[in-house]
Amino acid sequence: MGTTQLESVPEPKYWHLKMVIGEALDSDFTVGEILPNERDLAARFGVARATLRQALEQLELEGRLQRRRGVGTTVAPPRMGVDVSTTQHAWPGSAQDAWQSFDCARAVPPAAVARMLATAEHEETYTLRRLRVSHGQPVAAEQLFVPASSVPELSAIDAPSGAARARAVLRELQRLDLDGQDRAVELGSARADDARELDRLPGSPVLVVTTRYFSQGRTAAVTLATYRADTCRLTFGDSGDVQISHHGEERRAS
Amino acid sequence: MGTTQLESVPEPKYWHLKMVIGEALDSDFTVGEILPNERDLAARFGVARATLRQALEQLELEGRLQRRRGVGTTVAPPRMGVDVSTTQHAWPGSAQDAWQSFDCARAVPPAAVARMLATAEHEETYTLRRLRVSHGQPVAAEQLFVPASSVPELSAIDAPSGAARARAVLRELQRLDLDGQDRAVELGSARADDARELDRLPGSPVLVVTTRYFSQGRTAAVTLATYRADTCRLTFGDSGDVQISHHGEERRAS
DNA sequence: GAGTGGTCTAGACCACAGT
DNA sequence: CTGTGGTCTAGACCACTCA
Repeated sequence: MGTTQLESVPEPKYWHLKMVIGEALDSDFTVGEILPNERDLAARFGVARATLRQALEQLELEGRLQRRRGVGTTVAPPRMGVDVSTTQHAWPGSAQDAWQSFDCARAVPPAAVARMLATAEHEETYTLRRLRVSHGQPVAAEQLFVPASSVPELSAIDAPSGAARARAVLRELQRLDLDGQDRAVELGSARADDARELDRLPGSPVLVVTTRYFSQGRTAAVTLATYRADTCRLTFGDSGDVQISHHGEERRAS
Repeated sequence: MGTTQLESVPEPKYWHLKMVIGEALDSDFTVGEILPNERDLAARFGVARATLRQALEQLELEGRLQRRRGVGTTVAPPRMGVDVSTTQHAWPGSAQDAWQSFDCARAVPPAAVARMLATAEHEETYTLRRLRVSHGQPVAAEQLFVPASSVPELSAIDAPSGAARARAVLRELQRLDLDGQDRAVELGSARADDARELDRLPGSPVLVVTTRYFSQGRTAAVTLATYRADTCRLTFGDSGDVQISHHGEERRAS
C-alpha cells in the first residue's frame, strides 16, 4: 500500500518477516507446497531461528501455514467454512448433523458447565464425546453434558458405557421439546485429549463453541465443542462455502 | 534405556507450568492482582525466562492473564460476553448498536472483500471505521465496506470525508431493504491499526467476524470486525451475561 | 539413519510505564 | 531514573516422520 510512513517506530523483526513471507506465500508458493526448513529460512533471512519461528507461528495462527513435526512446513489451504448456525437445529444427534464417533461415560462436568446446568457442585452427568469431520479432516471435538434429570428414563440403566449408551442418551434427549438454544464462541487452547483427536499439539489455539439447549424452562444439556482454529472458519448462516480471507489481508485466488 | 517407562509422553515444562500457575491463579490470586515479574517467576520455578513466558502466553491466550509492557502481569477478569447475534439486527449504524466513533474514507478493499461485494478488482468503496466499546473497554474495531453502487444518492458528493461522510453513508444504507445477513468467525492476528485502537500489540490474537449484508439479491455491504480474543466471548443468542469458563477448565466462582 | 519441527537455555538489549 | 514485559540471539537437545 502507498502510505507507509517512515519507521518512526521500528517494527519488530518477526513482524517484518511475517509480512515478507506472507507475500512470498501469495506469489511464489502453491497450496500444499513445502517451505524450506526453519534453519535454512532463518539463515536466509539472517535471523535467529527463534525469531523466524515467531513469524511462522503467526502465519500458522492466521491459517496460512501448517507445520508438522518430523515433516515440515507447508502452505495451508484456505480455511474451510464450518456451519455452526443455530437456526432450525435440533438436539445433537438428530438427523445427520455432521458429528461422528460417539462415546459415553459418567463424569463430573467442569464447574462452569455445572453452573449452566444448575446441577449440584460435584454431581455427575452423562458425558458424551463426539468428533466432527469435514472434508475428510477432523475439525472439532465435542463434549456433551447431559444431567441425569434430563433423561429420567435412563436413570437405572446398568452399563453399556460406550457407543450404545451414547445412542441411548441421545435417543432420550430427542423426546424432549427443544425450546431453544444459545451459542458462544471464544478462543481457547486445546486440552491434551482434544488435541490428540484433532491431530494437533496440546495447547494449539482452538475456537470453543459453548451451546446450551433449553427445554421446559431450564438448561437441559450443554456442549463444549473445540474447533481447530487454524483450519476452520465458523459460519452462522448460509455462507458456508464462500471463500473469505483472513482479517482483510489479501489472498490469491489461487 | 530403562528409565521411567511411565511417562511415555513426557509433557513439556511450559505445559506443566501453565497448569501449576493456572491452579495458583484460582486459589491464591484475585482478579486484578499483579503477579511477580517474569524474572522472579522463572527463577522461582527453576526455568528459563523464555519457558516461563511460553506458559504465560498460553494463559493470556485463554484470557486468564493480562500483560502490559512497563507495568506487569495481572489476573484478568472473566471474559465479557459480547452479543454478535444476527437476528433482528438491521444495517450498521441503526438505532444504537453499540458502535461508536465513526470515520470514513474511500479505499480499495481487500481482495476477499471485493470478491464478496462482486466489485471490480481495484474499485474503491466507502470504507468506514468504527469502534465498539463495552463496559468502558474497547472490544472491537471494524471496517465497513460499502460500494458506491449501494448508495447511489451519494455518488457525486464532494467531500466531508470524516464523521459527517460516515453518517451520510449510513443514512443512505438505511434506505435499502435489508434482505438478510450472514456471519463468519475465525481466528486472526491484529493489524497494526486495529491493535492500536484496541490497546493491544500488533499481532495479538483476535476474533474476526465477517458480516455480509444482503439487499436486492446481492451483497450490499461487508464488515470486518476484529474482537479482542483475550477479553471477549462472542455470544449468539440471549446469553450475553452468563458466565462461561474456558474450554471446560474450571474457574472459581470468585 | 537423516531431517524436520518442538522445547529449552542463559544470556542481551529495547520499548514502555511509572516514578 | 528503575522496573516491567517484548524482542532477539546462538546455541543445545528432544520427539517425531520417513526412507
